[in-house]
Amino acid sequence: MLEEKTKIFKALSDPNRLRILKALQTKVLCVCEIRELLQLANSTVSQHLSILKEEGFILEEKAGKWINYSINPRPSDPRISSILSTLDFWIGDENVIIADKKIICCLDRKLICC
Amino acid sequence: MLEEKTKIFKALSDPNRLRILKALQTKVLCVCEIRELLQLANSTVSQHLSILKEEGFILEEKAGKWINYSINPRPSDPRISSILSTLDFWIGDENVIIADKKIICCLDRKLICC
DNA sequence: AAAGAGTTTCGTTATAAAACGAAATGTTAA
DNA sequence: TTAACATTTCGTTTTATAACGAAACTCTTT
Repeated sequence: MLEEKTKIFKALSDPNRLRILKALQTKVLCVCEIRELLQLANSTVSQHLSILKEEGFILEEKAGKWINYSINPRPSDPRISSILSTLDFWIGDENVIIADKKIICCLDRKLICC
Repeated sequence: MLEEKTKIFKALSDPNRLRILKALQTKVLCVCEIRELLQLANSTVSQHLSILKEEGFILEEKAGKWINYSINPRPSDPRISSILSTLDFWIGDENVIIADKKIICCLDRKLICC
């Protein structure tokens, strides 16, 4: 079904989901860190993460109170591997730097520090 | 702007637009041929074509009464070139055969002949 | 100049997606 | 076991997308 094939593109059509992928490529993050990074409601972030997980872009792992999300190192779909290994080609290479407990990121020419 | 970068994925998130790209890779087509192929209203096809053209996937050329659409052979955006040259990788390789004046195509396991 | 064919634009409707807050669920630590 | 925190689910609202038909536009032919 071609409808099924569009899902990968749908997952990549939202700027916040692209930001999440980018951020996760620098560091494993939990929902609350991503919430701070993107300034979105918890439930909204959760929804984006479930879409990315559903498609195989990311993995989740429980760590006590937190649930850590990370880039899937071995996606079964070669298209996902391809996108993940060439993400800068598709969406550019603006910095998303996450240092220590602080998250410093440059999104759309705006520096956000949380 | 990351919002801008999502446009290429948005353009590819619709199954009918993917069918159009696939069909155009086999043959130059006018709107009315694509309409028959996809069984959509003229205005709907026109809208899809304008999105694909806007993003640089396809070109249009007037030919008398008709407007022919074709795959852009030299897109300025390398991402477009990449998608176009590896389309089967992204969406599979079901046949879309266009012979003579008849269009015979196999979409989602259904043979359509117009 | 008028008729006819192909295409686009416009206005509308229906469906899908993104966002939020509140409530529910699960986990750790007092 | 309760309190506090992290996350998800649910219900709702807003916004975006896909589709259509009718009307407008363009080009060709008579």
